[in-house]
Order: sequence, then C-alpha cells, then structure tokens
Amino acid sequence: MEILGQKLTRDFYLRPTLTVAPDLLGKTIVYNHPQRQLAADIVEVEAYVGEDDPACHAASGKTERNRVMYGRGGYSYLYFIYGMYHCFNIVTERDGFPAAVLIRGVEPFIGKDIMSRLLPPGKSPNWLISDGPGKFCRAFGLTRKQNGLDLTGSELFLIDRGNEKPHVGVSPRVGIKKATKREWRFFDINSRYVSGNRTV
DNA sequence: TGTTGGATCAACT
DNA sequence: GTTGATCCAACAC
Repeated sequence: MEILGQKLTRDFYLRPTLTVAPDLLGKTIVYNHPQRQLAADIVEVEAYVGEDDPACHAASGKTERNRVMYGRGGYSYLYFIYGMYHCFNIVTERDGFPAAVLIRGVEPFIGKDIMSRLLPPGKSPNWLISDGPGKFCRAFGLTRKQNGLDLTGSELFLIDRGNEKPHVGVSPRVGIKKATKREWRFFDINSRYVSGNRTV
C-alpha cells in the first residue's frame, strides 16, 4: 500500500535541532519491513543538542554508541536502555555536530493490529501501545539493528501527509536529571498518545 | 576486570 | 512514592 504524502528530504533534517523537533509533530513515520508496513503520526519529541547539552549522549564526546549522532542529519540513532527498552532518535544538523530528536509518542496510523502483536498479551484493546519512547520502539519492532539507517531511503522514512498543524505544548525533558531548565520537549497537547497520560 | 547507572515501564505499597 | 526487570556502555581501577 502506498501512503499519500511527501517524503521528507535531507534538507529537512539539516536545519537547527530546535527547529526540526517541533516541526516533526504531525509528520508520519513509515517503516516498510519486508513482511509488514507500519506508519504512525508523531505527537511527542525531545531535542538533544550538541556536546554542550549535559543531557545529550554526546556530552562527554564521541563514542561507538553515539557515533551516528555525529554524522549528517537524516539518519536513525537507536540505543538500548534499562536492560529492556530501545529509544529511537532522528539525527539532525550537519556532519560533525552531534544532535538528535528523540521520538517519545506516536499515534498508530497503519498496522495497529501488527503493532499489538509485538506487545505483551493480556492488555485491553484500548490500551495505548505507543505513548512513550520504549513503547513506540516495541510496537514498531525497532532495535539496534535499525541504528544508522538513512531516513531518506525506502525502509524507514518520514512523510508529510498534510496533517493539521498541532497545538504545541513545551516542557522540560522527561527522565533526566541534568539541564532540567531547558524546555526541549514538544508535544501535541490534544493527543492521547503523549507519554504520561496513562490509560489502562 | 569490575562496578554503576541510565533519554523506561508497569506493578506494587 | 518506590521498586523490579535486565542489558550494556562508560568509566574506574
């Protein structure tokens, strides 16, 4: 199935991270796996910008883990955390400057039934499957295998399908103890799929 | 070689 | 509000 929309090009990702992050709200992530197609609209993100940002993985320099963050914008940065979860980031800005946007919440658009099968059994049908960075990666089946993918390619990419501009809320980033004064979390205030709106 | 704690989530009290 | 699950990168030694 072909989804109607304009694929985001390299230029989109090369802009300043604090411009790209809120601009990602309402855009659609498409994951074309050989056996399945998944798509979801972004409703919550966080920006991590450069070695001067104490909360950014690049705060203490380049390592094997954060290597793709140092590359050109428009690539995926996936890492494993807390022994159980993965987090998906979109690398931004020019080659050599480490920055990325963490995807924290999405509204399922295509393949919700497939996503549900990747989740633990016994949840009620209206259980939110993608409100939170770990839950999003689990619903999409994203792991470190997808680290470093070119998001202008055909496997994993983003499109603008003309969604209405969301009403954007701003807050400090979640789950970090450093740089809590920086309000670099952006979310669609009308979406149920923003993390923290627990519905079970 | 060993230790520690994290951009999480859900199930407790 | 607190804790368990469970891995591995980063850093200390």
